[in-house]
Amino acid sequence: MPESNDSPNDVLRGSGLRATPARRAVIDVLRESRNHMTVIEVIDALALSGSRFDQSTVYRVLSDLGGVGLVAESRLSPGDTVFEWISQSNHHHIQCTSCGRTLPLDDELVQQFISRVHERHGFHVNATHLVLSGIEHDCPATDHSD
Amino acid sequence: MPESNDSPNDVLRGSGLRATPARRAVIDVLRESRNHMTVIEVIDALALSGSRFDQSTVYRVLSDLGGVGLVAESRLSPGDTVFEWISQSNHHHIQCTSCGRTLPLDDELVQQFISRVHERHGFHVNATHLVLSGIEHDCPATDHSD
DNA sequence: GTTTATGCAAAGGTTTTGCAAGTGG
DNA sequence: CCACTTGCAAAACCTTTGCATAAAC
Repeated sequence: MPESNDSPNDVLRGSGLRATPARRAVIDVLRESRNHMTVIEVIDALALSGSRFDQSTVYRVLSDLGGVGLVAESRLSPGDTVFEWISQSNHHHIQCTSCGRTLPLDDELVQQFISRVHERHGFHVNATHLVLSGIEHDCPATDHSD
Repeated sequence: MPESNDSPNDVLRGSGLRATPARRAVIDVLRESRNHMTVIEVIDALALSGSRFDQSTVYRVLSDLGGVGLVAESRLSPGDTVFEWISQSNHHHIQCTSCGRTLPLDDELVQQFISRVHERHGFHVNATHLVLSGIEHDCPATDHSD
């Protein structure tokens, strides 16, 4: 597993991928943003840091990084695919359907759940990056009066 | 909540929707398949039962049924949106990434997990239809030798 | 009869692909 | 050098939409 202080080059080589500018830049962007990002957001962030790559390149890079397990991909709604750098923890999120905010979800709860599913069903849930939706109890955008 | 022996007409009227052939047929198809289905699968199933409706109609019908809470919608991967008839229970599934099989997931485990997330995060996960992926312990398509 | 649903065709948006040129090891 | 990556443009893909016709209430 790549450490957070590994250089993009090391991370890439460690995964058997060629170290190219596009991949280095995407890795930097994803690591800086400690959150998941859409392709558009990645491209914008790249632009802010002075790099420009074609959309197709960004898609390919994200797919490559996902293929070697460096990046997690989630589909929230159609056309709203998000990517996130996989670090040691906090891969799981809850997204509020009312305000759209995304919050980290306690890893331990998820692991506990996965264990139980395995005990009960003999099934190992592959949850490196889970996104659950729901409503925050104190969501500012809702009059949670139920 | 619609009972499993309610006629499609009753179900529709009970939800304030007009009873039309397309809606009746889609309801029948979803109820017969006790699983979630893609739009393509719904259309194919309709064809098998002798009905043909336009794609746009099927999309609209599924959207309508979803709008009144009769059908649940999940995005697994891009262009792989699945729909499922909401009955009393068993809305949750685990899908094996190796063989593609979808198995029911114990509702109670999910409810337990949701409770814990709520306790911990003050967040009510809206999981009417959860689909988790992973690997079956005894998956026929895998040499589960890990 | 009025409102709503359907089919058709075409648009919309996101993601993928083919190929030539450029770059990494 | 050879294999892989990138940019560009176009295709493919799923989903939505506009409108005239048809059906439901």
